[in-house]
Amino acid sequence: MSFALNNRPGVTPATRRRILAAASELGWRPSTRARALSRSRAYALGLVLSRPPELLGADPFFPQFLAGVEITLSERGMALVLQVVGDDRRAEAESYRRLAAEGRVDGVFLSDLRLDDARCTLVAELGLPAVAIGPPVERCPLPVVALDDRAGIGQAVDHLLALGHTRVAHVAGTAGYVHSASRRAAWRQALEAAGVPPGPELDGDFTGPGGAEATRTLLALPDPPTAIVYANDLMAIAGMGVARDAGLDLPADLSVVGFDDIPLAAHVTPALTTIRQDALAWGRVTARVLLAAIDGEPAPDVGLAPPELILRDSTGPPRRPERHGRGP
Amino acid sequence: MSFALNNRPGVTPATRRRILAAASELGWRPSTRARALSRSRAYALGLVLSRPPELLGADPFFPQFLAGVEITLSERGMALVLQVVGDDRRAEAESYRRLAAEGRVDGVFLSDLRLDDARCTLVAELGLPAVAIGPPVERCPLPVVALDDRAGIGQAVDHLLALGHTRVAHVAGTAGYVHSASRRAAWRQALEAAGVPPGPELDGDFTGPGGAEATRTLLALPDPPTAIVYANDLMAIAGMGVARDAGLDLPADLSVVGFDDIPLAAHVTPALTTIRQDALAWGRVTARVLLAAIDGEPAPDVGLAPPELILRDSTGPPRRPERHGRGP
DNA sequence: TTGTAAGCGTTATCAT
DNA sequence: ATGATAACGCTTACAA
Repeated sequence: MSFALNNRPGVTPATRRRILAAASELGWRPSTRARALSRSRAYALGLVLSRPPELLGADPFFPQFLAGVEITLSERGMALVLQVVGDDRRAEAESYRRLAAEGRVDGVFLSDLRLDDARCTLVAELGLPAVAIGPPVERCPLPVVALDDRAGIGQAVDHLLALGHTRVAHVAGTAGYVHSASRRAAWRQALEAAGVPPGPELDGDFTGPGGAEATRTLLALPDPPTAIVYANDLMAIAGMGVARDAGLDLPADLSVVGFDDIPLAAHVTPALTTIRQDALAWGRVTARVLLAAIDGEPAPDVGLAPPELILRDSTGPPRRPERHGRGP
Repeated sequence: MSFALNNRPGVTPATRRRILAAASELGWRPSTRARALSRSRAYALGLVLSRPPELLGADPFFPQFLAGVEITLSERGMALVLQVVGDDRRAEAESYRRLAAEGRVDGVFLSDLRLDDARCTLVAELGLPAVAIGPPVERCPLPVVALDDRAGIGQAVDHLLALGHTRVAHVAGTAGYVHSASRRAAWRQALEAAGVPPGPELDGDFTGPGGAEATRTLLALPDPPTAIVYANDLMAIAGMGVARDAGLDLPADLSVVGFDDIPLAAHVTPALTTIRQDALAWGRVTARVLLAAIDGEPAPDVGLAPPELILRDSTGPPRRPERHGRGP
């Protein structure tokens, strides 16, 4: 009779209908607990979030990503097990181990991937299907669902160049993360492709204070940039605050581009020009890929729409058009 | 032998040690699946988040709250099952039903409680232990872990009054939520307690556009407020943008107070005076209360530290001290 | 105190 | 095509 309930062949349509009807009339729902035991499946996917507390509440990405994941999972009767550990690699690893050993999940999402991430081999060793979220990372033999950072940053840089900027700086994210590296590389490549020497760059840490500090350093340079591309909105907005406090007029004295399009981006002054990624779609797709991997199917090769540059008021032409050579 | 593993009496210490040693040497971990089936427990707690997508990424509360919940849960070997449904009451109810029927969780957290919330009776009907997060709500026979909104808002209003404000407006949160109502009531009470007539009030919706719109309306009043207390930071910051665009000088022409202390609050200009709640502690405590409820113990009567008013630059004395009577 | 067997609610295997 | 039965890995009641 489980054949009927699980929509498998080998049962008369009439019988199936009869069984299904009876089941629904009794309000019967299969117990995930029993099903999990007999099928050796958890019917749940895991996501371990290991971030410094400061960043937990600042990122609009995760909630939206999770919403997307949920859309896919709930269609398939799967649940999401969320684990939050601090910025602690040992606790993080232990978290995955427990998830695997206790049979809580059938697979995991790997987010905030780092360069040379130990989790790549850890999940393999644990026999845990996994999918990585973010830019593709070398020597990590995992399916990856990536957004094309390059396209987004490229658009932003091109926009700045079209406005006449020639000194375009970058405040990167926390060193060691693939998305920090990827965004920085995208910024550099876009400038180089245009034949413009990349302006100064600094490692930020994705936080407000980090963005403010980096901005202070950049503005104190002998030849400060006329535009800054930040690795996220939080740093960008904090940077605008610093620039303003320094008496700069935005965007005339400094153009600023963020990344994320947080809900506040449109409401700060000046409204922030930024790069918007569709976190919800990303979550939906990533979940589908992980489910496929678990079922041993080839990872569906789904593409994500490239991120979109949202033009607002924090970017504009630089006040003094740069001279392209100095007469003796 | 399960007696040994579960630390129950009736087994020789020596034997217990022997068993435990063997278990750890084999790398053995009890399977949650089997344990769940035999004990009729899920060893997991559920949280259903039903919010409009716009608000999902804007709220720093949840990630931090979840981190707190996790701290408590992981100590007890419990997991958190997260469900994200849109702003859809039917989907929300179905989510709880499924969680209960499929035996996925042993209890649930109820967040974003509404006035006359159907979930209060739903969980009772489902036999699902539950704990509500937020201000206590009438006619909802559930344990509640609440933060003292009143104390926080009270401090903010007192601060504004001390600065000399006499027209203190309020932009409330989405109508229908208990925390919206509670914050509004706190604002009103604080003013009344000081013998100052409550200024105009408007329903916002916790979003940036909502806060901006409400602010526009308030500023267009014949006798506009000199200070506005917003139900969250997002609306407050959007409101500051509007005030600024209207040519006002902050805080001289308008003082602004938010609620949440989002990571950006300190980095906008002027830096936002706001009320900070310890979401992490809240999560930790709430989890403990729910676990106790599940075990049939009396809910531990843990208190939360009152929210804290963070003074920054968005509040100051009003430009023209109000006259307290007009000569004929 | 220790070992044994039944049971949790499904799925899967095997006769009918 | 259908119905009975073992198996999943643990807990627990009961017997030794």
